Amino acid sequence: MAVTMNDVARLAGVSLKTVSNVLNDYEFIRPATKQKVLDAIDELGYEANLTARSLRSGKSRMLGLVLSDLSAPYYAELASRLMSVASARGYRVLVEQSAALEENELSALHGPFRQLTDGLLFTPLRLDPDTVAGRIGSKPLVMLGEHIQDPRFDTVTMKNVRAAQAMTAHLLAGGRRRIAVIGASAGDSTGSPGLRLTGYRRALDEAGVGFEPALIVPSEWRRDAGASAVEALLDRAVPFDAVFGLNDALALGAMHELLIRGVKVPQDVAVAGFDDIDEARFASPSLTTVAPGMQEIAERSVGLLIDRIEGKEKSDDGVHVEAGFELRIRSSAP
Amino acid sequence: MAVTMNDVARLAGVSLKTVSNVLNDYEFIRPATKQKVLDAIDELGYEANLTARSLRSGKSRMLGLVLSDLSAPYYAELASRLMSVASARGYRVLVEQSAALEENELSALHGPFRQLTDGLLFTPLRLDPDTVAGRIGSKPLVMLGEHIQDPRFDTVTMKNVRAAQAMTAHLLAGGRRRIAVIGASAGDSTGSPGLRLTGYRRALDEAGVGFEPALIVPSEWRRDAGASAVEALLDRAVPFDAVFGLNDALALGAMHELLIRGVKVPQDVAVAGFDDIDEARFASPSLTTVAPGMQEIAERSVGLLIDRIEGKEKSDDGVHVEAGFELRIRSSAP
DNA sequence: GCCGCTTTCTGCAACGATGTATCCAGATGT
DNA sequence: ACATCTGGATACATCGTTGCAGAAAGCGGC
Repeated sequence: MAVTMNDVARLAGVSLKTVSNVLNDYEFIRPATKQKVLDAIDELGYEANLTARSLRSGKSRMLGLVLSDLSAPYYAELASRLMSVASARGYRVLVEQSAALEENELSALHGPFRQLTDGLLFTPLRLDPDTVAGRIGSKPLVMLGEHIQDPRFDTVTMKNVRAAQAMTAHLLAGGRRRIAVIGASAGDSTGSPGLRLTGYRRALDEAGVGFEPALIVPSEWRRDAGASAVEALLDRAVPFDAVFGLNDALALGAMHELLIRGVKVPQDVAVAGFDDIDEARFASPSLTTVAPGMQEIAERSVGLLIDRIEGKEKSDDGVHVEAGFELRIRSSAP
Repeated sequence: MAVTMNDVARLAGVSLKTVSNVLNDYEFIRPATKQKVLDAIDELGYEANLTARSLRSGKSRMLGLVLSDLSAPYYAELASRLMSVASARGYRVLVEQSAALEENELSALHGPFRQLTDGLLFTPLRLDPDTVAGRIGSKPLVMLGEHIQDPRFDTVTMKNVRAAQAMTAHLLAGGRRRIAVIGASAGDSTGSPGLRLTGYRRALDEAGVGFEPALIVPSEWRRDAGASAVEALLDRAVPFDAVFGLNDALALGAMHELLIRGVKVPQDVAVAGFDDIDEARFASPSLTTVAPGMQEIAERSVGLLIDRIEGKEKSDDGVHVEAGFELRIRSSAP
């Protein structure tokens, strides 16, 4: 059927292993031999069988990416960038959607999916550190995001606290005093919601503004859920002059609901988000948000993971990378 | 290292091949034997090595998905759905971004990527049918989208012409007479742009409204490009009372630019899109658009591809599936 | 008791590459 | 002149499965 190394070897008049050596850039090969092999490869249109290579070598040059839902715009943009970065280093990315279900996160961690990949970019939303540590296996794993903060793991994350604090400070500086937060529960202190909420509280403290639990609305991080959250706020008649959506999708859903209800943005209520997805720039009004250095996150996490796979990163402890951030001040909260 | 079939066989006291038979649901196995094997598998926590299986059997249970850019919202949503549908049938999806470059489309077609997958969901933007036909290889391939319309290929597409016609008719019914189209060139007649433009022209004809090339603005199908296109229209002072963006991203970018320039939507200019991405519902004003039956497209294309792979679909000619559509009339063009 | 058929299970080869050991020729050292 | 070393190539085993052929056991029919 397909052309194999054997065919190439025969045509080039060398042994099978020599062909293999040429392909793997083995040092000691006479240029003439190498050329013969390359010519034969060319003539036959030979392409290495990755499955066989993978079986024999134990490496697949694939990275696994586990996230809850690829259609969420932040994840879509992140995945796209991760794939580009990985591609530049000769790796592919295999994506698995967990739907934020514990069982799916678990099976991604030690099921067939794990086996197919040389390393994992893992965005857990449900599992706790000890469970992960228990099933981590021997292949490298880089945590993406902040649901799990544990010194044992390599982690690439963003400055959630400081970024949320900066954004809240910006809203306060604009004269807002009753800033609703959508996407966290008042008691959260870990995970992305908790960390961003912490930043919010710090900014309030700094400004001497009291924290009001009624302003904190739990919500899934989706547009529709953001809209529902605003609905709830308005229906409960909790007064507020700003909404800080803990991600952009949420914030955009919230903003939409505000506008529908006749609330003027930003005159009556300012709206801020987090992520700086492309959509934010083109919303109306355009969305003020935090740009969390997505490209940096993509480059560092893929780089770290591949370095681990290839044994270039040897640190015994988990490496912890925190990407920088910038506020993008736009019309929704000038 | 890992547990192999051999370990299971030893523990269960049967031959290696019997273990394999159990795993592959071979018919003639005594229930007692089967149970012994299953127990051994359980006890050892055995998991089949997919790479070895794939090498031996020639099947990977992976589908390839080639698209230009995963961060484009339509593709992100589509990919997410395709993955879910595939997953339900026991397949994974490996995504490759082509960046709409011919060389990438080509290499996806017969490079290592092809080798890793049992079949391809292909969204070409550059290649022509004959090139594809020449390099298609022996594995199944399903065309997604309409850049290539060729009876030789299995194709899953949407009713571009009729949907665009219906949307244009809706705009005309709302009294709009100078409907700008963004995302096609006046001469296009093939591919998604061409087909949608054709639908537009048919609706104009039906209504007895003349076609004006100056209203047709070519553009990439991205938000920023949509914004630039509107900028160009306004700068050229071409009068228009509606904008039909040939996809939602485009339409949303266009709408954003209109609003920035102080043009009222929909009072001064109505805006319509195509795709019904989630974002459209939550835009302000919410975007009138065409819902092209994305779930149906996902189900039919994955179903068809897997049926081909498993030999259940035997038609010699290309199977052609056209998903239904619905207009979603929202505030941007009531 | 022999034949043929089905049921149940086994052994060996093969998929297409890479790792290890080895071999040979020529260069080098003494 | 002989042992040693090194560059350049090869042979063979191996990765963990599945396909194929066939063996052993059970069973009914004559």
